[in-house]
Amino acid sequence: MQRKFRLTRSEDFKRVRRFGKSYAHPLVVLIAQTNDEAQLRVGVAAGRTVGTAVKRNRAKRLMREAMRSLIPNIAPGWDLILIARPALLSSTLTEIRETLLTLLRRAELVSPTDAT
RNA sequence: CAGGCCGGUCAGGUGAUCGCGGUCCGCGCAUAGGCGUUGGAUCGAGGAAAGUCCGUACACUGCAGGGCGCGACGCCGGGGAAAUCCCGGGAUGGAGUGAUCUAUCGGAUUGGGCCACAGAAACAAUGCGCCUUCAUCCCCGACCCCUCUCCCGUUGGAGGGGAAGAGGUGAGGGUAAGAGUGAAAUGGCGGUGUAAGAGACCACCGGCGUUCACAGCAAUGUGGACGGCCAGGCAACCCCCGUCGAGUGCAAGGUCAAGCAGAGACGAUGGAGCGGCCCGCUCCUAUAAGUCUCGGGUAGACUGCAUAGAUAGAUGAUCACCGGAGCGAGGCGGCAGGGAGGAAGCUUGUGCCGAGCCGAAAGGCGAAGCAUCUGCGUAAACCUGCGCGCCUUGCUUUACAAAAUGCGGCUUAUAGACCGACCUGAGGU
RNA sequence: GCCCAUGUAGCUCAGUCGGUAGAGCACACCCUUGGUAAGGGUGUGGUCGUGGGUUCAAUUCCCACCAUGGGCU
Repeated sequence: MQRKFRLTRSEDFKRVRRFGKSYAHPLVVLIAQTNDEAQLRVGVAAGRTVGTAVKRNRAKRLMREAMRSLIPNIAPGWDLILIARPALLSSTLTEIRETLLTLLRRAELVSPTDAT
């Protein structure tokens, strides 16, 4: 996932988590909030409950890899945060991609007819 | 072969496709710096990157020098910038059959404190006991006498009296042998000695101090001589001695610097003076908007920062093949036992036969062969077993864990594999 | 990343110049009441976070590890 699609600044994280709307799932939690730019930005996070540093890094990599192929189908102008949950580590990449797609449809960021 | 122990090394591999971060080059847009690249090259996690327990570089702050206080360390030699570091050695213990592993390391008679319970007493001694002197007495007791009781006597029971004294009580003295308590009790054992005892004295042993010789760079070890007879434990309690140590930490610090606030200059205007008036000039007070300058400095950016070098934090995903480990199945081989009371082969004796040789003759010698006997003794088919090797195949499994200033250590976590030295056990030769 | 603090009964906490750990609430039983609550009494309940070490003896002293909480930012 290229760096221009990343959400990097700490203030942006605070803003999205404070005002955004969240969608929960056993594997990941999605938080979405509109921004002032015509760009989609995604941030990933894995808390201490996921595990050690190795497990947290792997969780974030899996979420970024799953998100990479979905980016072209998502409407621009949104800031998203993906938060990992412990069950994510025992899932395959395909399952995570399906989960993210489900969450994005619930948030109405991707049209239901788009199939990947 | 199995298990162990010590030292060292490694920490799955290859390929394809899709992707991530840095640097350099090219290109495009901008055009000093920057942004973007379906372009190319190259680099891109660990032995512990972890815990943050030590030390250090580096940075800022403080500091003439010294002292107090606080903290760390403490056998010897070497390495090292230093270290709660490493290597080797020493002493005293502990674990293991063993290879080997492991703990501790200045000072405790001469500063203070503590040693619960128990015990006379916890470092100081006479409560018990032992010995002895004096006084006193029947409270206790041996012994004697009397009375009552019982069944005649012996005996027994109760009461009273006497009593030398070795008994009781009291006072004084000597004594650390003894029991008992405890984690720990004044060195052990034997003898001499004594009223009873005692290193009071003696021999041996242990320990302490002084000293000599030898070995070793040293810690220390071995042996001898002399001395006084004996000194409890705790310094991971305070303390004493010696050595060393400023504080804070890269979120340190440095550079640039929006905004906001501050200071200064210019500044329309007001007042005063010069002047007849205007312009103009000078001075003073206050000051709106605005412009400019200044130092400090927040957000932020850059740097600090590295032949990985990020700043929501880069090494991944999918597929295929090949590996490693464990368990199971099959095949081939190897080894062991049976086969083997031993084929073959070699060998000893005897008999038969007998080429040939010697001799005048009688006769003698005699290779090979056959039969039988004695001894030595190898293999195969086949059967059985195997904690052995290789191959094929199925299932399972393939660790602990990821840099954020660098470096030297320590500690902790870790599937397994390989190399070398050694130990123990079992089997075979 | 750096710097601190705390782990003791089911819960909240005491206890330390080393000597076998307690309080309140809770729980069980008894008394009290016609019954309940309150009150009173008795009792149960502890590897003192884990593992080593010093010591005759460790919750306490020393070392390592684990967990939880907080501060700087």
